[in-house]
Amino acid sequence: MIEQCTKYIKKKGLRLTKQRIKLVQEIAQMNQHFDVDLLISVMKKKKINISRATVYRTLPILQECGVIREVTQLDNKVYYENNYNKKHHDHMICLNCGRIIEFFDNDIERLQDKICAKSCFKPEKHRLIIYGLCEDCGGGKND
Amino acid sequence: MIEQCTKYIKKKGLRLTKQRIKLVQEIAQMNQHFDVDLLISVMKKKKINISRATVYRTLPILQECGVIREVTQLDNKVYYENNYNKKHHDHMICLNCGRIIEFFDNDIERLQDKICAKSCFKPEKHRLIIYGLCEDCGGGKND
DNA sequence: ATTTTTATTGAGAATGAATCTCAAATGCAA
DNA sequence: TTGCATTTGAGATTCATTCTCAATAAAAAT
Ligand SMILES: [Mn+2]
Ligand SMILES: [Mn+2]
Ligand SMILES: [Zn+2]
Ligand SMILES: [Zn+2]
Repeated sequence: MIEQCTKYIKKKGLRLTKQRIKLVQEIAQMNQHFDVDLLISVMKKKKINISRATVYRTLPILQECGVIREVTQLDNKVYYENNYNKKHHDHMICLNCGRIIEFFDNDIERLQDKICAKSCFKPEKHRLIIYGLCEDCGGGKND
Repeated sequence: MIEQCTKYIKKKGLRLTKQRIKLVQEIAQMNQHFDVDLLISVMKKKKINISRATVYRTLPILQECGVIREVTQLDNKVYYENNYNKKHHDHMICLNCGRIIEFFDNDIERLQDKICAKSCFKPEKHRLIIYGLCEDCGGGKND
């Protein structure tokens, strides 16, 4: 992940700063969805100095570079997830407890391509979120 | 649409105010996606007085009632669409011109239910947005 | 119709996420 | 090491949304 970012940053003529390196190192260890506040608090705990503005400025770079991906949760805030060495997937979100379930369905993906082709639309990315109740919150048994 | 809202408002023990009625009447005539600013400017043009706060307070009620539905566009702002007498559908959004294409694919919907069942997840609603290039912006011919 | 009760409204203040500003710091190439 | 453009940090700013609270008005009670 660090190498991929380093390469991207150099290719773009950007500078490999301490802050960017440290931030990527932190994100590489993240295995849940995260937002700016989480990154800042984690780094503060580890005594790594980085300003909020720099975090906000760096995340879009890492997204272009492809190592992270924007995800949506219940509120309308921006969250990210690690996209490095991880296959594409979509999400189910429990409206009761907030639990996030990741899933991938190849048939759904293929049908999306098919319906795009029908509209002469060239898909670049998509976002599918299913909201409902997870097993623990009453999903399983009902109906 | 007005009747559905009236019924819901009364059932909930809420009050049928001038502002709520006027707002629903406006929304009933909307045929594209809209946000708070659009509603306010349209109503101001028609000399209908309603405060920004009241619009913000009313929209969640109309959403619960089922006559409107929250949709996402490119920015992270909240938009709505009329959901009355309109079948469920999802969206393709052109990253170049912002054009919004509505689509519905029954197979995708069924596959969603299937994968939810597999996780014992009870779906209530979902949001599928495909981002890419529309026909006019280079979608059709490419690849 | 009048009064009483209580939800709703409007105007503006407050909040909170995200962006911007600009002087100081620093990466990097010469 | 020097020079220079990029980046950073701290705080100001923006912008959408929510909150506050006194005034208003809907609905119920009389
Ligand atoms: Mn995920
Ligand atoms: Mn639509
Ligand atoms: Zn749950
Ligand atoms: Zn387009």
